[in-house]
Amino acid sequence: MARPREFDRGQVVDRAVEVFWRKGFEATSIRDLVEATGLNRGSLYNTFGDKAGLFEAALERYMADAPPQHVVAAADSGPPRQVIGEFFARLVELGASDTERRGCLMTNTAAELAGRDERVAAQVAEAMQGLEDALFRLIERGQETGEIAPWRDPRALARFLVASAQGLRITAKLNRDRAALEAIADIALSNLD
Amino acid sequence: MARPREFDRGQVVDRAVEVFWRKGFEATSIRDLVEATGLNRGSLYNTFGDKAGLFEAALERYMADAPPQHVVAAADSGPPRQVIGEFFARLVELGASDTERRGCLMTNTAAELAGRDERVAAQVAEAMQGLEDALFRLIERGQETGEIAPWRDPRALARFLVASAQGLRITAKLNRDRAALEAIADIALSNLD
DNA sequence: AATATTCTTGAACCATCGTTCAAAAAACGC
DNA sequence: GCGTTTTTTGAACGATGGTTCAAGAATATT
Repeated sequence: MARPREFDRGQVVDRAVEVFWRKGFEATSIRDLVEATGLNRGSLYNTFGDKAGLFEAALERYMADAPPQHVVAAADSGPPRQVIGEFFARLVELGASDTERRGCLMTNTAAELAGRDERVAAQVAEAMQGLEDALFRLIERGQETGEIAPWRDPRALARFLVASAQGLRITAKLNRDRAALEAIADIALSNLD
Repeated sequence: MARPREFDRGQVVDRAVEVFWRKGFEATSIRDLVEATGLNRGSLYNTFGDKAGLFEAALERYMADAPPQHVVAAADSGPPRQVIGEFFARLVELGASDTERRGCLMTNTAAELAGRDERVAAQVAEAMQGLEDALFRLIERGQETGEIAPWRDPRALARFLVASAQGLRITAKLNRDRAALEAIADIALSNLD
């Protein structure tokens, strides 16, 4: 019926994630994306519409595998305190080993585009809300079993942890010292006790 | 001896801060800066060298008046607990009233440029270090007088508060709800007790 | 084998990017 | 008022921005 496409869409989006993650949206040019993906300009536009469309796909792809995803997946089944602890341990690890100082694409995007692109802002906000809700359920469950201190408002605590996660990611862009990041994570987590 | 310049450098930098704060570095064009400052392109380049030079000046100007500055100023004299509390109250207020979702220019810059511009990264890192050091001294003093819980490592606590401040600013870009921001600030501050 | 459909290709589009420069204009010392 | 010095001005620079499009290539159906 028609000529088949010669590339794998998933692979192309993965390559685009790499570039956007390293350079941000505005600093990434179509030329960068053409070089990174191996696709011709026309094919890129044919597939994703425009630069913003490819960015949305890349952001979606990034978020599908980012650390918060594990928290969301374990929200109703995993051991609350452990899931949350491992989440922060992962953030520390990512920050400490991030030699390119890419940080987190979600956090970077919130900083760069939330004020000027409502679509993208909503996309990131939704993911953050998902993380918050997952943490909320974990905290509620943890409070029932006594793993987590019962005197805090679980919603407030969940919001605090989301903010702490973002703070940790931003901090890591300026200072990759593992001990410093661990100290921050430890204090954030201590509010569960 | 020579023709006098017709503009006030400080005013020009103030206008540049406005633009960079709203749009970020990459999304701001020389044309934007020319329109905002009223200066001719040539005069801009004559005065600041290039776009990066003007940005550095703008960032410096922004940081000189930003909330951390008050913390630094009160590091050795102000009432520790109150100074820290007012710092976070100010961040909540700024976030809740930030209808344009500009966020914090320092935090935005860390996210956008820390990975690609070492000069700017160092500029922001130095300011953050200054805030951390000021918080450190406030915590030490607070621990001596009993205002602040003595069992925490003051350096770790200072780092945690810096990260919390950044997390609060990023969070506010996605959700301006005052109660939510206050809840986050309250939990962060509760680690002083 | 012809046709319809889709993908690939690469040139080309205009706009804008950041930057430069030569000439005009404005002050001062002489 | 002449010469020196610096700023202002506006045009111009080449490069690159994101985007479009017509033509060729590759498949499945007929």
